[in-house]
Amino acid sequence: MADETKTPRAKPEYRRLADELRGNIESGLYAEGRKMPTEAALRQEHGVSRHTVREALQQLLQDGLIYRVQGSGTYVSGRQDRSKRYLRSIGSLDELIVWPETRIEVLQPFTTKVAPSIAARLELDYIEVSCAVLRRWFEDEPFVLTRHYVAPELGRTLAEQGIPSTSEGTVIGEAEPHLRHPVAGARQDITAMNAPVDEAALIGCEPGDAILLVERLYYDTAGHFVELTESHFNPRHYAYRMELRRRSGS
Amino acid sequence: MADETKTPRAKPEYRRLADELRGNIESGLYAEGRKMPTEAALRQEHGVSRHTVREALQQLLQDGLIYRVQGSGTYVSGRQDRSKRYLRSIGSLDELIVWPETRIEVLQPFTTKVAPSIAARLELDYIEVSCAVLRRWFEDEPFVLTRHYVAPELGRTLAEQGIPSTSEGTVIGEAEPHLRHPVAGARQDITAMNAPVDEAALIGCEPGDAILLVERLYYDTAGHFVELTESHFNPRHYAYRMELRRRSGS
DNA sequence: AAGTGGTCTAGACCACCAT
DNA sequence: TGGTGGTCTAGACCACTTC
Repeated sequence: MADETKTPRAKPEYRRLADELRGNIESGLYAEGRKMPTEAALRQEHGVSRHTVREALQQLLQDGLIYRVQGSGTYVSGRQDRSKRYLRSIGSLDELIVWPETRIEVLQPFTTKVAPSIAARLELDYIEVSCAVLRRWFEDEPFVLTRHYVAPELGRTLAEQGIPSTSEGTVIGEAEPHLRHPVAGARQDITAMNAPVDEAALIGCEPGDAILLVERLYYDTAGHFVELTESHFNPRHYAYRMELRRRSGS
Repeated sequence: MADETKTPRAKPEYRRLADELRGNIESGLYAEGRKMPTEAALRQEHGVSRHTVREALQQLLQDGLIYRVQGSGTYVSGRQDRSKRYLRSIGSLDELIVWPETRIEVLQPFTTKVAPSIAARLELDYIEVSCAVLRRWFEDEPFVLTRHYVAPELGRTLAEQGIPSTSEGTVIGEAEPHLRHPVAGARQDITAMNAPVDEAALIGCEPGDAILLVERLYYDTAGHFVELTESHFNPRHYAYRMELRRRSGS
């Protein structure tokens, strides 16, 4: 219909189709637990090949929005829970880069300091890193304290630019435009620890309470590490939710 | 080459290829951070179409084992940390169903008891559930205590069958053959709590120490809940590791 | 210019589910 | 038996990286 094809970087068709179907699920046009259109129907309706349709459905499958049964059809997964608001469901890095409905407070802007062990983990050639400390609020409660570590050069750039406290973004989102290569992914480790005395009050718990520790190491497409973050969550206000899906079954 | 095609349920070629490549990465044949064979090379070497090669690579991409750069090539993600051995990297449900190198100890076999809140979470029509308590060891250390909750009927079947303590399997793996519909997925919540007095010793920590709490709710393809598990991990011996990837980039 | 991965088409055969 | 999704082939054009 529209002149989408003229744009220099047109979104691939399968992604457009995926977005449309996603919208239809979220709007309730395709009801939970019920059947989706078949591949043949989608192919005809959109005038694309079966492969393109399957690529689009593959995206929804990865998101856990649908499941497929051979010989039967494609179904909407349902069970979209929206009860606990700041319980996050994170399936890909993209969902991490924005964090709606939360507010950032800068406890310490990016400052260069000597920290050999952190520098080594970022695989820097020297022993200095730039560190910032942020706290995130949801409504009227603080629920996470995060230390961000980046290379000193990047830290200086970010310090000049400042971190928009009203922003819904994240530090890695702010940093990305300044990088040589785009961010490709992150490795995340989740574990637990007892709240340190000097931190407990900052996230609304008592010293010694169990808190959730999430560490992320971001890397770019060239394989270089970009940022290391260490987040301490108050578990009363935050749980890490994820959907595990089957690979073989469908 | 071989007569693989004769078997009634032959594994699809792209999955065989994926397994082979996975093995080559784990064995170090494809070194970390370096290039993998190109699609053309793999196509020629294995005598399959490009599409099949791409499907295999897609699997590794989903596992975070590789990343791909248009115009440049396919690279091994590397950074596989083997220091903490029972630090798991879980990308799909299938990786949960077996757990190699660990031993199960049954602290309490499946027993029916009244537990209205659990029954409600499994969406049962009554207030009884069947519960078993298991402990898992790695080498000479216990590191996780898990409570398994299933419908009483399924619990009785599993009690008769027994849980093979030498098994590398999991309870859900044992249960699946007895289900009407295959397991489609699970919703997992991760949070932290202080170790209860009566449990601390069982997983090798002190009362009050922070432990990792992982709750999983398994459901089948018909949308019915099958099992609820509540695991308490000693964080000194276990961390939850996951790879977050970008959807748009590659 | 050559090589690589990203997208897309047109077709085929099969296993499985519904009827 | 007909329709559905699962697997696979052969080919095409493009965007991007590398040289």
